[in-house]
Amino acid sequence: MKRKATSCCGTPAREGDPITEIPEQIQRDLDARGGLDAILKQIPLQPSLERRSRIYHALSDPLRLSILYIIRDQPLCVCVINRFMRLSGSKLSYHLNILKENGLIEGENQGNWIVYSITDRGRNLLRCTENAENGADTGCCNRPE
Amino acid sequence: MKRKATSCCGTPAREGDPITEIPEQIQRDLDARGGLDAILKQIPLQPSLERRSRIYHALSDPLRLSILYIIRDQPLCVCVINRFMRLSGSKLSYHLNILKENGLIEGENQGNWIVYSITDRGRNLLRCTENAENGADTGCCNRPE
DNA sequence: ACACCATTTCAAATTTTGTTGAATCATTGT
DNA sequence: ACAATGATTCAACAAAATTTGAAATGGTGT
Repeated sequence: MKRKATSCCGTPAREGDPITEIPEQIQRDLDARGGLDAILKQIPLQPSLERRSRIYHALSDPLRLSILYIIRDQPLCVCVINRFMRLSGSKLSYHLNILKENGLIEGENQGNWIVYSITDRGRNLLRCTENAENGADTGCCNRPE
Repeated sequence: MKRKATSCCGTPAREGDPITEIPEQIQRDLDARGGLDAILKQIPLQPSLERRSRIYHALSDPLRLSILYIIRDQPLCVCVINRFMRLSGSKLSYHLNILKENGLIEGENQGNWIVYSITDRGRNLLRCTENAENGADTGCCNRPE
């Protein structure tokens, strides 16, 4: 390799700069696909990335995942949920709120209680990702029962 | 309602305690499904919850989601990834490592470079959850092209 | 051996999240 | 109106994740 123009990684290269010194295979693949621009088009826009990462964040806690499973099959009031979770009221409330803010559960007032149920989004995410950790596609495509 | 036995939420009720004072609808649903025990069985075990929440956490950052999309269609070396991301080396490395630790990407040394590619798990999770935020099931079930 | 480059590693500083306990709100029954 | 109960809110505080910049690692070519 003779060309020695811009450093690939050292200098703050700008979008559109010529690519220098990368593995040949990569260079070929890249060219075949239409270069950097083609890849750029595959990246979702920032607002979408942020919305989605917030949803993932809501799922990124064992307590919150538990709650989703607890109300997966039937709505339950907070006090029944807490028969499984056994958390302080404020702690449970904190986590319920994160799930609610991200549209994974919703709460309905019923007299003295608040009854939480899982949303379609919540249910789908649980189901879709249930087996994804195996790398396999199994389960992802089962229709709701 | 006359029974006034144990407080449902105030005192630290233990699993198996009689349930007092919950909405009638809930009580009926619960009974119909086999009570608390039936729900308990639906909750995954702690190690599984922890493993999954770690994976969700890896997905819970816009930068990391971007990276996944960038290498979704072809493996790329770090310096090309960074033509899109434009992060400090150590920062990019930090995020790549989180994705790698959770089995969403893997890196292969090629001479001077490290070429990262998305794993099956990574690809499936991206695809499965692509439309889940809508609450709809669309897209979840498309087979890999 | 040396210089160079791509990338990672480390420790300190910063930011974001999660926890705790007291206080508050809302609804029900008296 | 009052007391009791289910649940949330708030303001510290603690813990975890992220960012930063300097230094280290490892491969390549001279």
